[in-house]
Amino acid sequence: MANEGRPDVSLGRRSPMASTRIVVADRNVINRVGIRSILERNAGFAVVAEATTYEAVMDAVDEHGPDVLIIDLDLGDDTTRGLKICDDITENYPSTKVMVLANTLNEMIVVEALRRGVTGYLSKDEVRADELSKGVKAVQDGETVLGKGVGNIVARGLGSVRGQMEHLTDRELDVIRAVSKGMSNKQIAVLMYITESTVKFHLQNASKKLGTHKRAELVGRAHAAGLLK
Amino acid sequence: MANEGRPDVSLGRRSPMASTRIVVADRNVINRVGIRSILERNAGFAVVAEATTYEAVMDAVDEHGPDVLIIDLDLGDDTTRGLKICDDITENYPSTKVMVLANTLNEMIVVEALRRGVTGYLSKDEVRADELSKGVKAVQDGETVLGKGVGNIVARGLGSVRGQMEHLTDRELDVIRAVSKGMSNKQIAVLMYITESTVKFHLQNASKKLGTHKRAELVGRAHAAGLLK
DNA sequence: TAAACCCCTAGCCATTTGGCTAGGAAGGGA
DNA sequence: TCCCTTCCTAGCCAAATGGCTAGGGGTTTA
Repeated sequence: MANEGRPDVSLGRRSPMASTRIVVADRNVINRVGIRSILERNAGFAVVAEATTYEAVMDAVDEHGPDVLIIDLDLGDDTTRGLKICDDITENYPSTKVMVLANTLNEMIVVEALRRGVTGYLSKDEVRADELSKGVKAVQDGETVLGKGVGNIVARGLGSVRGQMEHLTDRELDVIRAVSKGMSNKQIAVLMYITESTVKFHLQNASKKLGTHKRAELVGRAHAAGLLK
Repeated sequence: MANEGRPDVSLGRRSPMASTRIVVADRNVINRVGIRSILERNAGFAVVAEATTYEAVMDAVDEHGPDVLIIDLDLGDDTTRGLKICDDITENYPSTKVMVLANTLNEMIVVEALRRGVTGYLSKDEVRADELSKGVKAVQDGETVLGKGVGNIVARGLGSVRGQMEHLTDRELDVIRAVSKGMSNKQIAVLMYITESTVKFHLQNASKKLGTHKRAELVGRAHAAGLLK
């Protein structure tokens, strides 16, 4: 029951003593402990910090300057913030590679993440323990690692998704959330202290961004994209 | 970074040498390793088997007769099978307590699981490491453990959900799925080889069952309920 | 300072809904 | 057999939506 490929220690691709310094970001303790345990079976890995919020991720990266950041983009209500973090890291901390460990594979998110310089993308549900370790190693060495299923998504996504996710504004999201609760434009207007016209305006804009033509589809898409917590 | 309440070993509620035998069922390695690591920090716990499929769960329980089964009901495409397993276990292996560790809290699933004799229900995203250990211990001792949020759901659910989720029919689900893709009644009619009237009929029925009044709300609800895969 | 966004508002019009009433037909149990 | 459920169809009408065009004001940024 407990076999796993023994710790194949340092293969010397870096100086034998140097270990890969890793920051793990996931809101979920179980995942953090699991990732840490899997990686630290190998002598070459050291998880130097854990983070559970978007702020904490930035702090940890800034403080520890890790070789690899393993992150679940979904640390809060708004996955978009996870994407922003990818931007920040690849921009300001080029020596830190980013590997996304996602719960669910969402076309839009995958493509956007890769566009922002993420070099690893694995699905929690599909990854095996050894794949995770190897993946982290590979990412650190500058390779791009895409898990099962991720590849296909990329192939499909690169063309079509292009302008699809151009970031919904706060108000647009607010409106969509209200819509998903069944509110009419009039009700939403009252709720948000704006006119019905404005509600329609936001909806039209959001629809164009997501390429939808009906509010039902809008909430379907938003939900599938993880925008509706 | 590594403090966690030291192993408070056997408190003597059972004979000091006896450890709590646990089976962990989760499709996800990271979770399995995480759960195991967290629990085995305490001397009183032993994870005797892991399972990744519905069949494997039954086999493991049958073979090891564990004190506690920790399970994520969502081991495949069909969460319903997870519920059936709860039935089986509580029925045929009464000495094995079942603790559900869910990714997402879904009203229907929570209520159904509890109705089938599950005595522990925690959310992966919200549980803390010590809560998990304590929870398992408590469940083993016959207590009922409900995590954050679960309690509220139960409170709401027991009354209202009662007849709310009276099972959507196949056709109703088909229609809802189409709606969530933005199709109009007319389009759906063509797609399903029925008239527009019938489409509206199914929608009306589904709406009554879910207590919604707009198709956007319908897909919102269906999505939140995990009906739209 | 202009360009680029975001937010707000107005009105028009064809379509699509939501909600209702009122049927018919087929299959599974009690 | 009768009852219950699911599935199918029809028509009506008020209300809501989608898709436009055409504005104004505010902030940030190049």
